[in-house]
Amino acid sequence: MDDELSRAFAALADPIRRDIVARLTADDMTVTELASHHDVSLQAVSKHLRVLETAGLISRRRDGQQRWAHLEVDVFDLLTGWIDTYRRRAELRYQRLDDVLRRNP
Amino acid sequence: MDDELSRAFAALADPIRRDIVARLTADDMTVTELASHHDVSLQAVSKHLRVLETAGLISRRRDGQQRWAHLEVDVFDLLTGWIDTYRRRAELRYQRLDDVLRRNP
DNA sequence: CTTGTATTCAACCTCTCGGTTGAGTACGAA
DNA sequence: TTCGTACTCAACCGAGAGGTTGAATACAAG
Repeated sequence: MDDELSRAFAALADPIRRDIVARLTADDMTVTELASHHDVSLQAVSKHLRVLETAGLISRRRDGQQRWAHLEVDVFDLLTGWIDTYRRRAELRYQRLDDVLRRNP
Repeated sequence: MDDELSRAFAALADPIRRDIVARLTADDMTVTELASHHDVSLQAVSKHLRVLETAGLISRRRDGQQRWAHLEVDVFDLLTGWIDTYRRRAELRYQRLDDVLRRNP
């Protein structure tokens, strides 16, 4: 697990991280604010944010004492791109199968 | 990590499993055939297939000594559904921001 | 019945993940 | 400068992931 695709999928495999991503669609948020919604320590949330940042799903900016997390939606395209590619191939396969059956009933 | 969404994301976080999924878009395949393309033991591939099955990404059928793996594309919808929901929310947020800026230039 | 082939089960190992606590850093306010 | 707040770093822990090897199971073919 070292490429960006693997990191992105792995990042979203955790429910807390998915919840963080969901909240960041509404607004940029600080670590403390994000941590207030979860029953884990602030340090744990800080770790989750680092994972999301490494996966390219968020960027971070410092403003005084606070560190604001900002959602980066581009990685979403990477994921849907991969999924759609193979979904399309699978559908194409069934299409061909249907053709064969139609030709040889 | 216990819900179906988490299992699906986690399953696709591994490069070998993504490659297996990719190959299964072309045709159903046996364990031995899938293992022949990877530099890990047959048992390791067998484990990967179990993970994919638990995640709902494949189904399996026995035919004689062979166990055929078959791709189930429905879980793809679960993933793209989640992603698109939040991508849309994020875009909506920028839309509103643009409106505000346009109104208060 | 025996042998070979396809696959899984079981035990084990190592590394990573997600969590904790405690200390350190960076900044704002008084 | 001192104090409180926001956050990260570091060390540790338990559980699980992903790999291995060796034995067991299931079936086909002689």
